[in-house]
Amino acid sequence: MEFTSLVDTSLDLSFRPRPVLDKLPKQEVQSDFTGLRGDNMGVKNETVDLLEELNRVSSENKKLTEMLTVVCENYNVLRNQMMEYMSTQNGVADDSAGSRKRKAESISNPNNSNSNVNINNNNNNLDVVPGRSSESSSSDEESSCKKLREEHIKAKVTVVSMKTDASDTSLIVKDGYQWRKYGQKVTRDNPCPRAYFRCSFAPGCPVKKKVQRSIEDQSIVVATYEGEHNHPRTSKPESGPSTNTSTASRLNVTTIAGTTTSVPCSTTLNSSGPTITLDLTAPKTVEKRDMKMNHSTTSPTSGNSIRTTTTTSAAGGEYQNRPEFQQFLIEQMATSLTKDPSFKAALAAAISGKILQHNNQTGRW
DNA sequence: CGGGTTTGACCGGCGC
DNA sequence: GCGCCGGTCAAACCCG
Repeated sequence: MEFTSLVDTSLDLSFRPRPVLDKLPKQEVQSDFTGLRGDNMGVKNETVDLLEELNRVSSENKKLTEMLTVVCENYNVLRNQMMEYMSTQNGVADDSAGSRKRKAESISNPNNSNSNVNINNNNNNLDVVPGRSSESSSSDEESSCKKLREEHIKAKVTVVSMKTDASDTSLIVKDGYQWRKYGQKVTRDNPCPRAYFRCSFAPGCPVKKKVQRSIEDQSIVVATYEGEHNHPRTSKPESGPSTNTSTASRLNVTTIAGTTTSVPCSTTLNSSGPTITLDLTAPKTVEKRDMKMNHSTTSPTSGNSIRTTTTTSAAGGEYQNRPEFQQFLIEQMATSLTKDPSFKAALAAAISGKILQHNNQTGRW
């Protein structure tokens, strides 16, 4: 499995102290100080204030550096744990006998033939869900693992229904991910065929999707998602196959055990592609202020903090507190932030600026 | 030619 | 045990 695809490291944080940049500001500061020194008390106080500010920024920079180190260490620890787990799993996954299904599993996912490994980007948890093991043995451990896996999948089932053109026979729901159709079936309770999709972007992504038109209203397409993506969205989501410009539609999100929640949304086309705008000003919604705060004060790659702040938000919304909805919001936020080059540039500039300041102040890295 | 789709066959769970 | 049914497989086909 390609680990780098799971962790977005495109933000270049590898600062290299450049001699020219390192020296120039120092000289400027020194000359400024010598020029200022001893002129009058006001200027002296200003100098003291500046020095205090520099010290404050330096300590802040030190904290940032420590945080960065901790993040890198955590990432390496997780990575090592995963490598270790997969190497042990590959050692016992060599029994290729058995049904067609098992054979196909080992072929389609050679690196992960016996387990579903799901790195959850949003909470930095490494979810290792034991998959189907050798069929010849049926120990309690295995059955419990199977149960756990089933529960794990069950807990992440999301049903999304959306209004589309009834004349459009394609069961394509453009949700920002890349899907590969692997089957179609006419079910007993619905004359409209049900299409089965599998996420094709990442080889180890366990997410599946079932798409079927509603029996009551054939203009409504119901998509059932199972599992969680272990990779970022490939493109911006659209609301449906027949959405063109500025068509207002209604996106319904349902959890497996919950009630259907209707999220008013409108789709627009801009230069970078269509986007879904959730109307969170409707009743029962999280205050916009909270959403903005969460958005602007949390790291784009750290869904953990976003999730926490959203969950602990005082707003009394119902579907906003649902993990699926939060997950959706988190993905939207993370995607929009990480794909924004200006945001990356600003963040990189801010961090590198502080480090340069720190270097100037201490003369060391 | 590689990747996606179609479609008939197969598998496993479940109810009777 | 048998049949039904949903889910999945995989060969054949299609398409860019």
